[in-house]
Amino acid sequence: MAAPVGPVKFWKPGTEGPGVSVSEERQSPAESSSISVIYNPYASLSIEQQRQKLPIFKLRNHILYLVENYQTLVLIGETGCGKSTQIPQYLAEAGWAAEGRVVGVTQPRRVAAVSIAGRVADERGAVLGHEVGYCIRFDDCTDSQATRIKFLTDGMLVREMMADPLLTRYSVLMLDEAHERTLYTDIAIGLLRKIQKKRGDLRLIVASATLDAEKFKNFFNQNDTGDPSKDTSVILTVEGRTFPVDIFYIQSPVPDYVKSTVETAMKIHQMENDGDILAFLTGQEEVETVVSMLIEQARALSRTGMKKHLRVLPMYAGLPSPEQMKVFERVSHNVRKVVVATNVAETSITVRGIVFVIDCGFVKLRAYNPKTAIECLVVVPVSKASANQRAGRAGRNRSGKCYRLYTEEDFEKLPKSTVPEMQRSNLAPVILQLKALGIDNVLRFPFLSPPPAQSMVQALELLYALGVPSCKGGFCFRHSVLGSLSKLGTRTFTVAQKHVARMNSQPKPPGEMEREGLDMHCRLTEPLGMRIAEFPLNPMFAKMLLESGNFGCSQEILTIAAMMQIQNIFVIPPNQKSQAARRHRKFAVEEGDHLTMLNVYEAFVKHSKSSQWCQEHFLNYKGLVRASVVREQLKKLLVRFKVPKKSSEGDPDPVLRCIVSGFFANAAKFHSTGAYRTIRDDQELHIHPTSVLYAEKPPRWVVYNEVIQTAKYYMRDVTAVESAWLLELAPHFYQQVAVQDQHKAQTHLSLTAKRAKVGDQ
DNA sequence: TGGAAGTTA
Repeated sequence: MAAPVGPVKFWKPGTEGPGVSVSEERQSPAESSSISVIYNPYASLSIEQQRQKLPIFKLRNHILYLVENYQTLVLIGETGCGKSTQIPQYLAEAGWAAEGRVVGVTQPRRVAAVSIAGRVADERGAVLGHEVGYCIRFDDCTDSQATRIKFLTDGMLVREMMADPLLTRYSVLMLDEAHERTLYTDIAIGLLRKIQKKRGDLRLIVASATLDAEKFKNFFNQNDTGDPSKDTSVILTVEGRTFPVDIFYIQSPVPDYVKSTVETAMKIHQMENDGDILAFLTGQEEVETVVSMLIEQARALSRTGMKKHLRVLPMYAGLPSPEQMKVFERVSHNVRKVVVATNVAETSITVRGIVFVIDCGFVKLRAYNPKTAIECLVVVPVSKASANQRAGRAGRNRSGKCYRLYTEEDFEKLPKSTVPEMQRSNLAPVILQLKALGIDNVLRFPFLSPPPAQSMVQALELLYALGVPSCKGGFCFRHSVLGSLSKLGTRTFTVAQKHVARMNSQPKPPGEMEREGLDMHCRLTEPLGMRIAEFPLNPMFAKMLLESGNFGCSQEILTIAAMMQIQNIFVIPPNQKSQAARRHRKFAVEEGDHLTMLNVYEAFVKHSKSSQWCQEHFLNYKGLVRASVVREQLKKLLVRFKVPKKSSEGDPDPVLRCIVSGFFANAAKFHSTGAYRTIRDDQELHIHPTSVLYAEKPPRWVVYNEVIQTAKYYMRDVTAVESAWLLELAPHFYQQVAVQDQHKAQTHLSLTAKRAKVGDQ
C-alpha cells in the first residue's frame, strides 16, 4: 500500500518565479564546517579572477563614482552579487581607508559579521584581525592601528557611538541587510542621518535586497531645493547570480497548513527527482508535529518498497546545537533530506542542496501592546518580501521549486514587507540608549518608521519609575513630549496630557530628586541614568545590578542577571521528558525561578563547568558558558561603578529584595479566582509552565521578568516576594489601601499602584 | 502546559 498522498493541488502561474537566491557570502560557522560538496565552476581560478567574475565587479567604478559624489548610496544588491565582500575592498583600494580611516560594514547577526570578515581577509591574503577585522560583543578582533576594513554588528555600531558620537574614525559605513529593519539597524539609520548633517565627509551605503530603496533614498536625501540634480542620495541596482525558482500556489485555501505541509512533502518525495526539501512553519511545536508525521509516513512508504528514503530533520533556534548540526550532514544518494524549520532558515541558517521549498505562508512575530506594556508572539501572514526570501532558498545551487500553501490571490493581498521591529517593540531600552547618546528629545528623533506614540509614553513612564530620566520635570517634559506628540493626533495628545498632569501632581521632595539624580532638562540622570544605560541589558536588570551592593548580594545578583539573559537553560529531550524533569527538580527552590537559576549556575561552577555534568543533568552547556561570559562582562561594569563585591552567604532575603528593587513594576497578586493580577493594571496573568512555581502552591505576591502572551498571559521567571518589600522599595510606585473583603465583611490592607493607567480612556 | 529570531565595549 502506498503512503497517502494528500489532496493538495497546485497550479503553476505563467510567470517564472523570482530569481532570488541566497547571498553566497553569508556562511555561518556551522555551514562552513558542513561536508556537503558544492560544485563551484570557478574553483580553478585564482582569487583575483574569482572576484572579477562576480556580478558586482562590472559596477566597481560606477559604485566608486557614486560614493565619491553622493553622501548616501542606496544599493539594491540582489543576493549573490558579492556586495558584502567586494564593496569594502573596492573602497579600501580606492583610498577610503587611507590615513588611519576605516571602512565599516554592519550586519544584523554576529555570525555573519565574523564569517564575512574571515572571507574578506582570505581574499586579501591578510591575517584576520589586522587589515581586516570584526568586532562583536565579547569578541573584538581588530587592531586599532592596522584595521582598515571592519565588520561589526549594528548593535555594536550603536554602542561605539557612545564613545565617539560622530564616528570620526569611519570614512564610509555600509549598512548591510538594511531591509530586515531590525531594531538596531533602525536606530543606527536614524543616528547616521544626524551624524551626516554634522559630517559632510561621511559616506553611507545602505544595502538592501528588496525595493525599499526609495524610502531609504528619501530619508537620507538632504536636498530640499526641489532640484533633483542636487540630491545627496542615489539608488543603484546590482543584479544577482541566481537560479530561477518556479512558484506554485495552491488552488483553494487549505484548512490546516501543518497537515498540508506533510502532504506536500510526501508528494514531492514521490513525484520529483533528486533534491532536498525545506519547509517553513511558525514554531517549535508545529515543527515537531510535522517531523513526527513525516517520519511515520516515510516509514510506511519504505515498507512498500520505495527505494528512496526520507531523512526528516527539525530546525529551530531553541534546538540543541548537536541536533542543529544534523541538517548540514551529507546524506547518501538514495536519501532525500527534509528540513522542517522555523524562520531561522529564512535569514540565519543556510542549508545547502535545497531544491524544493514549502511555505505555509505564516510567521510568528513579536508584537507589543503599549497599553498593557506586554509583548506577545502572534502568528501572522508573511509579507511578500518574506515569501520571496523563502522561495529563494530553493534556487541557490540550481533552479528549484517553491510550493506556497496559499492561493495566488492571497499572496497578492499580503503586505509588501514586514512591519519594522521598531514599531512592535517595548521601547524602554531604545529610549535609554538614545538618551545615553545625548538625544534628550527622543520624540523628535528621525525614525525611519516612527513607533506608536503610546509606546513612547509607556517607555518614558517606566524609565521615570526607575529613576532614569527627569521626565517629571514639568515644563521640560511638557515641552518635549507634548510638543512632539501633539503633531501625531488628538488621541495621543489626550493620553500624554493626562500623563503629564499625573506626573505634575506628584511632586518629589528635593532630597529624593537628588538621590535619584534627576535632571530638570529631561536628560539622563547622573550617575544612575547614565550607569543604567551603560549596561547592555533591559533597564530593570541594570537597576537591580546597581542596587545589589546596597543589599549586600552583588555576587548572587550578577549570576541571576547573567542567567536570565540565556534562554533554554533546561534541556528537555522529547523522549526523556520525565527523566529531565527529575534532574531539573533538584535545582528548584520554593522562592522561584531566580534562585533556582542561581542554584544551577553555582552547581555548574562547583562541577568545574563540565560539559559532561551538564549533559547528565539535562542542562544547556553552551548556554551556561555564555552566562559565565555575560557575568564577567557585567562584573566589570559593577567594578567600574564601584558597586561593592558582596555575597549574602546563602541568605535568600537580600537577593529577593534586590530583585524587587529592579522589578517592582512587574508585581502581581494571587486572587481567589485562581489567577494572578498585576498590581498596576489589574491584568490577569498566569505562571508559565516552564516556571518552577508552576503547579506548586501559588505564592500570594510575585514579581516576574516578563509576560508573554500565547493562549493566556504567562509570567516568565517568577519569584515570590512580600508585599511589604514592594511598599518599602518602591514607595513612589505603590501605596497601601484598605480593601473591603466581600465575604467576611472585614477590611484588610493591600497595595495599589499610585500611577494611573496610561491611555485608559 | 509551552517562546521566533536577533542584539549590546
